[in-house]
Amino acid sequence: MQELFAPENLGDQERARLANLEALRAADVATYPARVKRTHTIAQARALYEQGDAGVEPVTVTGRLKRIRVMGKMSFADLEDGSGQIQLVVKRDNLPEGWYNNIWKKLIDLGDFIGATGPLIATKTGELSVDVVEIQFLAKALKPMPDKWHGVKDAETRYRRRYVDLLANPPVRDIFRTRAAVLRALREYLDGEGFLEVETPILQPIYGGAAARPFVTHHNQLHQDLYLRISFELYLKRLLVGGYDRVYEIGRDFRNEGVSFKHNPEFTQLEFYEAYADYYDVMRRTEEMIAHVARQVTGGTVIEWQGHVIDLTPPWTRLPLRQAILDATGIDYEAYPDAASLADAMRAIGHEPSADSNWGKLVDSLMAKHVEPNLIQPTFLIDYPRDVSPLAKASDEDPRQVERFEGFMAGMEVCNAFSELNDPIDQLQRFIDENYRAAHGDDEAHPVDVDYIEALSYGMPPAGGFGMGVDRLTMLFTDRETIREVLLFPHLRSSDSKAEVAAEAEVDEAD
RNA sequence: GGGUCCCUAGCUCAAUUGGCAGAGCAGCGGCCUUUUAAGCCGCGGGUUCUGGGUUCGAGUCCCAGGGGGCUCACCA
Repeated sequence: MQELFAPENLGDQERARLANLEALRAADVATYPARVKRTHTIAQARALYEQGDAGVEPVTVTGRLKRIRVMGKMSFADLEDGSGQIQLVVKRDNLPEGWYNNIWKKLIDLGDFIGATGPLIATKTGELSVDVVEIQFLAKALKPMPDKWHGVKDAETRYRRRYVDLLANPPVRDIFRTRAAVLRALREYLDGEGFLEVETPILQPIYGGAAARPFVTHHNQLHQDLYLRISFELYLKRLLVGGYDRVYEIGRDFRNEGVSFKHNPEFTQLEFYEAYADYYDVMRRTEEMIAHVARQVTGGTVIEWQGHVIDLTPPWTRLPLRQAILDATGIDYEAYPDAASLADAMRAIGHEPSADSNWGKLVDSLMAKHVEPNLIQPTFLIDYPRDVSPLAKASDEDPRQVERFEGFMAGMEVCNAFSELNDPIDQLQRFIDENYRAAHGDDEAHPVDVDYIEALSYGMPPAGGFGMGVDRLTMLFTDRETIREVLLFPHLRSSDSKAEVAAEAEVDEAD
């Protein structure tokens, strides 16, 4: 590792930058000073000029040097900080003796962080500029910057080294500002409705609340295997038992499954639970909450996504799942009450269902293939089969169905909610059914959570519960078609298998 | 995991039928005191993802591996 900066391991441009750094040090110029004497952010300097207060006294602005145009005895340069960009005018005769020719023109590199001091002026073409009289180095950049015009396009570089993406492709920074605005608006809405934000364990002895395979980890001192949570559900409902009427959590879920344009192994989830509400109440709240987010983030409730105009204005379409699948495929799944007959019906329309699929999975695959991709406008699919919903309360009218809905938009499932099952005896039976599935090869089936049953036994008020993928919602508001674009550091495979092997060897030695 | 496409200079991209690996930006040297991707002259820069193979000759063809994109499967 010490050889990382050895000349033989550097490219020519990196060697040149390192030589410039050494020359600056030899000239006693500080290259990584601890303090900065900034007087104005670039935005503040611009505001100052617009107020007509420019020229009175010099300002010191700081930032990364993005472009340099040397015209001879004067230069123009563009400096960027987090608030914006400003042009620097650098004249030989305004800098200390020797600085222009020996330091500015020789030792400064694109990408360096510098401070520039001088009065604010407008150039002949009217561009607001700092008329520089003094320059200080703040941090030398030892790597060459990406193309100033094209930026960096390679997806792998963009995701693996997101900092390069962010510094070279300014619009990418807006994605994560929007993401923060989405999160802020969600909290704002829920806080305003009297929900309490809570935090529950990520390391769980028994995972649950969703049909997914977990990541497993281990606590050394306790000699205990633990699971990274696949949902917050069972803990949040314990809080309803405890007496909070409205709770929510925003945090990370982990699911040990494949990656795709809408799946990352860890993703951000919002869940809320509301006592004395049912799934229709939750539907209304969902529309209201997402419309609120839309107004906060975009100023309205109609957005554009990948060429589609999507109208988020409540109310949204409500469509029974059974009807949606019937319309799309001609299959009424209630007419095929077991996996074998449903699979036959699916084969008749060209499906090749895998042999180990249970009935619920078959219904879901019909929905995922024929219904979901066409739900561009916000739509609630409602009333799901009991078999695929072990935590949802059965419908009073039809015990084969549960009071559940999923919200779709942009061809993606965005949220999932139901009237929560609060009958401990029924819940235990559902767990036992799930356990049977697990024993018969369904590795996503729910484990039995006896402690949760015990919690329900103390009495949980009737409640509506809700879960939403915040990343997918962010895709919608940032007009992105893959989840990787809205995650700062999406999961990628290790790029260097040799490095990985070396790291494993070190861990082995440490044990 | 399957299919498929891609990986060439720091970045963005070329390279005809298998025949001397190139351009723009960036870098280096020079000119230039009002530019906006500044301009002009000159120069250097490559493990063509890795390892094998075929061939007189491989960026190009074949095999294996790595990584990425898309897609299918998986994913309530």
